[in-house]
Amino acid sequence: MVSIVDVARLADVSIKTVSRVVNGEKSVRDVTRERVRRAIDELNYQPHRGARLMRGRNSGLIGMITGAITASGHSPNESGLSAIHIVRGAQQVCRAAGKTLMIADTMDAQNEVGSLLRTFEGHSVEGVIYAADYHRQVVFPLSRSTPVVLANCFDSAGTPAVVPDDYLGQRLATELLLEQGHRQLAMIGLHDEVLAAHLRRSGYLDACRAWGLPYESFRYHAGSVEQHESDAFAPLSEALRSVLDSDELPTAIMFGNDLMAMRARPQLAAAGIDVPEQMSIVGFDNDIGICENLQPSLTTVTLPYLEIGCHAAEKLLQMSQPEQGVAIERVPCRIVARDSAFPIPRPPDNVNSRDLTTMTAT
Amino acid sequence: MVSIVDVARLADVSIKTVSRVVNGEKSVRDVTRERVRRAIDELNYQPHRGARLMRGRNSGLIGMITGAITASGHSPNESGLSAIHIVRGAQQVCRAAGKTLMIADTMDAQNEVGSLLRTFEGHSVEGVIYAADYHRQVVFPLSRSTPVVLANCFDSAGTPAVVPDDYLGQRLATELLLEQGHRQLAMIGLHDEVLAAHLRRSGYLDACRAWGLPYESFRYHAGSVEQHESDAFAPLSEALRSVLDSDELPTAIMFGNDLMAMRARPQLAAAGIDVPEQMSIVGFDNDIGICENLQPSLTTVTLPYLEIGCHAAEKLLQMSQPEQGVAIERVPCRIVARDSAFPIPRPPDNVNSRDLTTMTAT
DNA sequence: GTCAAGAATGACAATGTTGTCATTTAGATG
DNA sequence: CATCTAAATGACAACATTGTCATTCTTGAC
Repeated sequence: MVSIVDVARLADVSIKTVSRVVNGEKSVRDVTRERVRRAIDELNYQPHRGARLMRGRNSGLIGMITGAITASGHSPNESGLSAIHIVRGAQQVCRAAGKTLMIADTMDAQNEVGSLLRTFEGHSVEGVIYAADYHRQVVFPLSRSTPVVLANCFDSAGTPAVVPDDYLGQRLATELLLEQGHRQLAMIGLHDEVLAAHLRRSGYLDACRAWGLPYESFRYHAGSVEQHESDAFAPLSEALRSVLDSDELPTAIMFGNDLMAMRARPQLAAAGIDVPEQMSIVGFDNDIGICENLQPSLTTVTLPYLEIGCHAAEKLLQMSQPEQGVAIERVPCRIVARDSAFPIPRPPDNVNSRDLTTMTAT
Repeated sequence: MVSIVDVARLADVSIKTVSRVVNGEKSVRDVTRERVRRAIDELNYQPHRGARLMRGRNSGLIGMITGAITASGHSPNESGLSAIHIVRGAQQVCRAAGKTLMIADTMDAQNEVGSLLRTFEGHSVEGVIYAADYHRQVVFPLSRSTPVVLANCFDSAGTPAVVPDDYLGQRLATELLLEQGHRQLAMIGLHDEVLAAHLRRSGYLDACRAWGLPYESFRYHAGSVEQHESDAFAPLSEALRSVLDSDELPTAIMFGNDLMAMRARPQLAAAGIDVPEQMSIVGFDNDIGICENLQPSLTTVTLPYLEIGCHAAEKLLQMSQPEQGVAIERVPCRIVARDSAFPIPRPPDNVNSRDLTTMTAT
């Protein structure tokens, strides 16, 4: 182990001067600094973390707690994957800031969080990010000494948090369809127990109202995929049937996620409805495996997981400064336009939807 | 910060005795130990990591280097996800052993590895695991001081490694089909540049030969998905056409991965071939999103990523002991039997395949 | 009661770094 | 050249812990 003394000896300066160079303090002459630098390089010297830490130095460690790694084993599509992108974002920012990210997994045991937090504190982390696998409210054990930022979730204690703007995402998707000329819409959202379902529902309804659509022209159904274990798609196909049986057939349907959209395709095909010519469909999540392999490729909304991770890390790194902003930060979703959302050819004079109704009556 | 001195004062012993109690050394009287324990609890004393580290104590840290987190952003299906499971396995084992896993990402820049390694060494990790996103040979910078284990990859320097047994996986899949009565087989494998392509090809061919299949009854084609950016599925559909155009139509096709199997479905349907009644298909990777949503659900082979992670971590933790086993450890793949591989109803007397040929000649 | 042996305990040095404060040096001014 | 000022540098303590070795205590045998 090469220590600061060796460097000092080689550069013929005191250990303190080496310390100054290493820490980038300014009162060192250029010529001296250069000499020390050379010695450091030659010996391949690396400051000893332990010793540094003992002098109350920052550890350079950021802790990250997530269920992502475990979760990605079970769920078919995004559930686990989402948090992976959050980790990725946090990782990027931390690395740019010269911090090392320490990742630990809850292994799906929520009560593990406290013990992980203590482990992290034992390693003198400078802060902790907790990333949830889907947008929700959590109860995070308070830590007196360690700053915490929540990612993809929030709590009632006012812990700083970064969450996706589900409302905006659905609103943008709806407005895209409206701009394309669609005037008869339907949405089959996620299970009602999911927070995101409510937010997106509001985004959808608000957009429709803002565009002055008559009440009967935009419908909403809940059709879960995630929650029930067996017969997961029953609510979806039931909702879809209800939509297709209605008098005024919509020209576009938005789904709670890409998987639902994919599952709905055969049912639409069976009803003799062409996508996207007769019916535009829009998913949610931007699950590449689904979106790009579906025919036509699926227009969808992407949750900004990467950005959430970045912002969470940035928030954490800035938390030493007192100028705290808002506790909860919303990161906008983006539309990913592919081929499944299709502009209505003719102006919406209702002939269009009448046609469709006739065609699918067979 | 409450230090060992405070505990010693309260328990009325020397700091050395407190140190002994904390470290579980045995030559302490029970009564003394109890007194110290109480003092520790009362003061909520936690040994200072930095100071401990400085005395050459193990850091309790294991480093993990992977491109997984970044990679999962690009590739549609498993490419990134795979390494996530490796991480998960390593995480499990480390946690059970009381170690904390430190994860860093190469951000796809292969030359970052060296710098990450140094960062880790700066944090005094007890060892490093490098996980590749797909089975391949790598060049890993040698480290004099830190033990390294490679996961899902290997090098030419004899670094301990844990890799999946692609050969066995394909062999098992082939044997499953043979046991089901199939005697005309085809395989459309991965791109030839991928190591796994060769291993699996051998597994396939060896199984066929071991069962005494005549040479003309098992064909192999390379049909990449991953490598070419544009027109990624051209080689696949070309290979598939060649298979379907042949005189003796196979009764089962194995694909290089699940995505290829999924992509092949429409082409099979277009040729009027029923799956699985007329044609069994088998994928590779066990991509849940594809396998369980395909009709019929896809029989496939799963790469043991979780186990690879576990074994890699175990190998690393045992590396202090000199009794090293084999440098490269192969972990077997498992078959995941679903509905797309179907036993041939009649004994294989060639009437079967004759029938099929006729039917698809239209 | 004496002694030996071994167990229990403590005093002190050492670890690699940074903070404090003292000392030296360089540069500017008269 | 003398003097002053500020910058540059260094000596040394302090940080919390463990290793080494010396000392003290306990136990049991004689």
